[in-house]
Amino acid sequence: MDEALRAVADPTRRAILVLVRDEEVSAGDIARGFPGISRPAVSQHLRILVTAGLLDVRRAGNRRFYRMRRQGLAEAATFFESMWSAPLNRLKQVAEEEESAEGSP
Amino acid sequence: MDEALRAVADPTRRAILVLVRDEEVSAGDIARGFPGISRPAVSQHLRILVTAGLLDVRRAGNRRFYRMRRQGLAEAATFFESMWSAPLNRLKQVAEEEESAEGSP
DNA sequence: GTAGTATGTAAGTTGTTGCTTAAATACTTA
DNA sequence: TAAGTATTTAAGCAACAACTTACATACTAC
Repeated sequence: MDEALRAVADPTRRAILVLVRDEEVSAGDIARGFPGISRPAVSQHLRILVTAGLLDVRRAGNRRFYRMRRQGLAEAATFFESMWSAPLNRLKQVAEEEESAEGSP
Repeated sequence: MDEALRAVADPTRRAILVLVRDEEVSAGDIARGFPGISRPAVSQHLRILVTAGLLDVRRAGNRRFYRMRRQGLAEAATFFESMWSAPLNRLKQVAEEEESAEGSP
């Protein structure tokens, strides 16, 4: 959780998360979304996000597709839950439900 | 929101928040909760938390009492909610699709 | 195979962060 | 008033984080 919160503290990484929230996006397409910074910089952010458990990767031939990993985000949100339970306490549940729903079929 | 997330990314500051979640605690008492670091270090963390809108201060004579500011935390949690909200509908759809597809593998 | 495309890794630079000790501020009390 | 207590501010430092350019890897297609 510590790693995830640190990852999310960076605005570029949050923007990346928004970008891959609902669909897989290739590293190149993600980098194209950030003209201000270099491709290696984006790659490093991606690595940090993956390590923090916030992103899933799928290698397809030449490319790598990234997608937000909701369960990781929910784990990060655990802190907020414990501090202020009302609005966020459903997050983890839903994430786990989705995770197991994606893995089973 | 950016500042709040950066503030929360530090484990010491999260521990401080836990300490003052439900009641006012004086700076000295907070510092006493962290024997590993100096009083000025705690003071700096407190300043960061106040600036980020996560803490309220009340000066009473010689002392300053800190307490968690729930609203600030909620604003920080906005990011997590925004990552969450839209796909909830999609999730429901997917779940329903799977439910109906389960009978025909 | 060679050339080209997509991506990650290495090494180095710069700004930021979290800490320290020393000094300053602000209030209380004898 | 002076001395004591509670706390913050200042200055400096080591560790880290986010970037850069240059190079390496891995796959695709002629």
